[in-house]
Amino acid sequence: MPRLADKRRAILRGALTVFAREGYTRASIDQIAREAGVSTRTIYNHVADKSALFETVIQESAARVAEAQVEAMDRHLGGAVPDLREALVAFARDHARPTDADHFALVRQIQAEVGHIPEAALDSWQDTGPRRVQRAVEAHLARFMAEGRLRTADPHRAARHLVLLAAGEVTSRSFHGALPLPAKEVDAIVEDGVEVFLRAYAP
Amino acid sequence: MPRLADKRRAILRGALTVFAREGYTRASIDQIAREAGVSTRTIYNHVADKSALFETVIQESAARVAEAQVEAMDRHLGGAVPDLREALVAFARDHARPTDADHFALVRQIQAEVGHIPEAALDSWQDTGPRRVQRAVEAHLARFMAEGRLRTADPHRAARHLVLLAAGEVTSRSFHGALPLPAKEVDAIVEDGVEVFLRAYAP
DNA sequence: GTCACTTTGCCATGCACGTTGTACTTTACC
DNA sequence: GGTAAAGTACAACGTGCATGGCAAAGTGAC
Repeated sequence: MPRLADKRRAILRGALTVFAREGYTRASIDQIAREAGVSTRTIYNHVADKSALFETVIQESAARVAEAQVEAMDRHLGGAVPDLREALVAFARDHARPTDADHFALVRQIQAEVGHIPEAALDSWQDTGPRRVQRAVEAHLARFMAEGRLRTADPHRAARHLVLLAAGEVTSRSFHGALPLPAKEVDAIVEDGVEVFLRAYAP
Repeated sequence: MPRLADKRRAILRGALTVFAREGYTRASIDQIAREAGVSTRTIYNHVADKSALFETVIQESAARVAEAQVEAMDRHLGGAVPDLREALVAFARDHARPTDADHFALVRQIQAEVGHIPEAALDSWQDTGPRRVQRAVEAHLARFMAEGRLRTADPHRAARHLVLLAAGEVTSRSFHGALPLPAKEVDAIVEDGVEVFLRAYAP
């Protein structure tokens, strides 16, 4: 097995955890090395410096999570959808209940660091992560509109509204999942959000 | 004039700016002192340490901004409201267009720091800031419901939905105002948000 | 088993920062 | 104008951190 790739994975996983928990500035290379089970010197054999490590981590984490989210979304909203409300609720529940706590903690760190991340890196992160997911939601809603199951409207705006209504309250109240809400409450929020979405976007 | 109170104000203002821009960890006392036009020693004559300074700053900033937001809200939604849609749009526009950039940058930093802020401080911040504003929106919507201008529903949930629809997209796309959106776009987002809210909550 | 490549441990350097003590200066008030 | 409170300049201490060098040890491929 290539040692190199193994170490790389370990480093990125460790860095994700530590950056997510501590934030960019507080996170130290020593801490990351410990978390990854690797020497600090090895980290510097793989990446140029701390900021390059951060950019790599956010990029790969965004790609991985966006992939999973789009896949779940296709499962819930793709193919035959007998009950639209039920499908939207299922999608929204998955979306509001982030499985990958580290990733979403990292998102908070990114949002706080906006002013210190190079524009290109930020843009590329948005493109592989949040915007990718947004485009996927949009495509599904456009299809529902074309099929006459939702009223015709700007699918871009509608996708934003759906995600905000379904996941926005959970995100803001739980600080992106840092202080988790009871499952019962999440379900209620999601159902009410979809309810409102459907009232507004019913054909 | 009491020098003491003057210096205190200068320190808190400078600390707000620096904490907002740099985040808690990266912000240094030297930087804050420079920004405030004060010696570092004076800072330590006013607060015990850096973390106490941070807690004081977030608390006072939350109080000040919440006060202004509630006041603007009362202006738009209180008293006689001939045109509900127009009033909601006016309110939402004020709400989505944060005047105090420092404060909202600080909010991002707080969200990233959740895991490092003592629970009591975080709770108290939420109570004087976001929850206070939420309760005020709620009260206005409850009144509209009682008057039959909105359908009867949980005002708490409705208030969340209104704020999310009106300001959520602006907040998330502009990173709480860090990368400002063109005014034209903000207006369009706000109008669409209110439109959806009214479709869902019309009597 | 040898070899090229990685990894590791350890040391070193230089810097930035939080925090404190001290001795001097400013300032509001009598 | 004198006095007590508050502010400032400056130096100092200890610590933690990013980063680099180097030689020794490990490891997969032949």
